[in-house]
Amino acid sequence: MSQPKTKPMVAAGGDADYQLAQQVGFLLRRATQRHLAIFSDHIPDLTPPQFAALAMLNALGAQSQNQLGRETAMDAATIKGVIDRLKKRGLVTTEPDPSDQRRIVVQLSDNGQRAFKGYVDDAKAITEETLAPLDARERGTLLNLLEKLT
Amino acid sequence: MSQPKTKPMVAAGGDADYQLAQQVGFLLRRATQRHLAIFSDHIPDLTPPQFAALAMLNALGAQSQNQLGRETAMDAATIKGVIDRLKKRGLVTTEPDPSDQRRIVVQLSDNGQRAFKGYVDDAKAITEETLAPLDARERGTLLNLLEKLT
DNA sequence: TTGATTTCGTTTGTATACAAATAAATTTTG
DNA sequence: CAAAATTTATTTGTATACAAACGAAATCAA
Repeated sequence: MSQPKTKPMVAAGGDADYQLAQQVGFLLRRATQRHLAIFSDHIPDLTPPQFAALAMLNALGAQSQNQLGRETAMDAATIKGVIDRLKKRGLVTTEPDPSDQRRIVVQLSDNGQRAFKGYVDDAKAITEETLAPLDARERGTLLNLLEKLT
Repeated sequence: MSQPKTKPMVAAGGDADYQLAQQVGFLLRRATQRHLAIFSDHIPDLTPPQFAALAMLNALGAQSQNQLGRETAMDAATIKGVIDRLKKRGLVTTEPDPSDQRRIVVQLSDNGQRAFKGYVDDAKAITEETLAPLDARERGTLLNLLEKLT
C-alpha cells in the first residue's frame, strides 16, 4: 500500500511555483539589457538617457532642468548628472531663468542640435533592431502593452 | 495665392517624426521604473537583483558566483556586488570550490532560505500589481513578447 | 501680508550595470 | 607535455537611478 498523500516538503506559501524567469520584472530587465547593448552598438558616444534629453530639448525647445527631467522620466538628481555631462561635452548650454531665480534653463547648443540630428537615423535603427524578433503586429502590441503598464 | 510647397525647415534626415515617448527603449525604462517602485513598496529590504539571486539559489541550489550571475542576468562585476551585500546581511554564505580553485560557491544561509520563503508571496503580489493594468490575455501576451525580445 | 507650503536645484549615500584590465586557475590544442 | 586560449573572480572607472535632506526662491492661504 502506498502512503496517504502528505504535505509537500516545503512550508506553507510554497515557492516551487515561483519561476523567476517568467516574472515581468525579470523579463523587463533582460529586455532592457539587450536594448542597451544594441543602443551602444549604434551610438557609442551617448547613453539612452543622454539621447533622451537631447531628443526632448530638440522637440520641445529650452526647458528648466527639472522639467526636462520630468519629460524624460528622470528624477532631479539623475537629470542633473545627465545635464552636467552633456554640458561638459558642449551638447547643451544652461542659463538662469530671469523670471524664476530657482530655475536653470537648458537648451541644445548648435553642436548638440547637429549631434542629435545626426543620430536620429541611428536611433530609428536601434528601435528597429530591438524589435527585430517581432513582426509588425507584435511590435504594435508590445508598445501598446508597455504603454498601458505605465 | 499660396506659396508653392517648400522643403521643411529641418535638414534632411528629419527628426520631426522621432517620438521619444513611443520608442521601445523609453517605454521599457518607464515600465521598469514603475515595477521598481512597486517592488520596493512590497519588499523594501531587498532590490530586485538581490531577490533574483536568492530565488535562483533557492531553485537551483549552491552555484559558483559567476554561474549565479549568468542565471540571473548579471555580469561578473554586478553579481559580485550583489553577493557581497547579501553576505554582509547573512542571507548567503560563500566557500571555495575544492574542485576548482578559481570558483567561489554561493549558497543560501538558513536565514536566507527563510527570508526568501517569506518574500515569495510578496513577490507574487509585485508581479500582480505590476501587471494590474492588463487583463489576463494581455498579461500572457506581454510576457510572451518580452521573452521573444530576449 | 505673512506664515505655511511647494518647487527647484544640489548634495550625499547606496545600489545596479557594464567596460576594461588583471591575476590565477583551468581547459584546450598542437 | 607545453603553449595558447578560456574561465573565474576582482578592481577601477563611468553612468544611471533613487531616497533623503537641504537652502533658496516662489506660491498659496489665512
